[in-house]
Amino acid sequence: MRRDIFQAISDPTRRGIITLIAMQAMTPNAIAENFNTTRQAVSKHLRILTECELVKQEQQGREIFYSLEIEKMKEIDKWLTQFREIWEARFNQLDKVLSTMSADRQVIKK
Amino acid sequence: MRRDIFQAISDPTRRGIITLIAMQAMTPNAIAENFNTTRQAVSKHLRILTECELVKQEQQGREIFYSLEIEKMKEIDKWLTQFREIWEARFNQLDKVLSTMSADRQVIKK
DNA sequence: TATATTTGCAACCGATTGGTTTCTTAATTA
DNA sequence: TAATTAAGAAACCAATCGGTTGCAAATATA
Repeated sequence: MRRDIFQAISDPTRRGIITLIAMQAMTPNAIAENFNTTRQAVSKHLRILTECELVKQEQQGREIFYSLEIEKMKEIDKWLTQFREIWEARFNQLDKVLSTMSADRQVIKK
Repeated sequence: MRRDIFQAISDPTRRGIITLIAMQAMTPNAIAENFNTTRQAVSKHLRILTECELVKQEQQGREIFYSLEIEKMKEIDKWLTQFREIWEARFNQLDKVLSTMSADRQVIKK
């Protein structure tokens, strides 16, 4: 049962849960109210999210509040870095072309 | 067969392919050499990546060169924005606390 | 204490996944 | 022209996925 963050965010319901609890901790019951599924299904999603440390729990009486482990989300950001470098390089290249074109037009105007 | 980018990047081999062809276009055969799997399996991955427009093809004789559609990767970056806002807000808050502590120490030193 | 509420877990189910082998088509080369 | 090479498509398979129902444990409330 290899769990990784990319597999965790591949399911749309799980992405919904992540967004939902990003700002405030919530109980499984409260979370389930937001989706067209049973509480048990949400519970299974929470287990998967917990397994890859995307989510942390805090027991409070018989209720358990789940909240997002925001630091873990940075792993996706980190993976994206390699591609961000590419698209930024392309943007700079485009920028260079555009400014060259602009300079040319200046010459033409003269 | 609903294909979306999050499902596409959930498989480690597909993430490997994406990284591999990010800088230069490659044929299925050349890609397959980098993974412990058959060319046909790679072909299926490429089909999935093509279906969600993460990859584009360019035929050249009997060879087909696959390359990354880098713009599509920005969709992940876009989804991450909401969480980036949270962790940046937390960082600023921490920064504020630290500078307050520093100011306090200055007072104590006096 | 008896009842209700919150939750996780196990068992089951149909659909999907990632892989393989086999086959066909098209382009290149001997 | 015949043989080789590159690639996709189809059929199949075991494993996993996301969902359900039913149940047990723990806490709160009447």
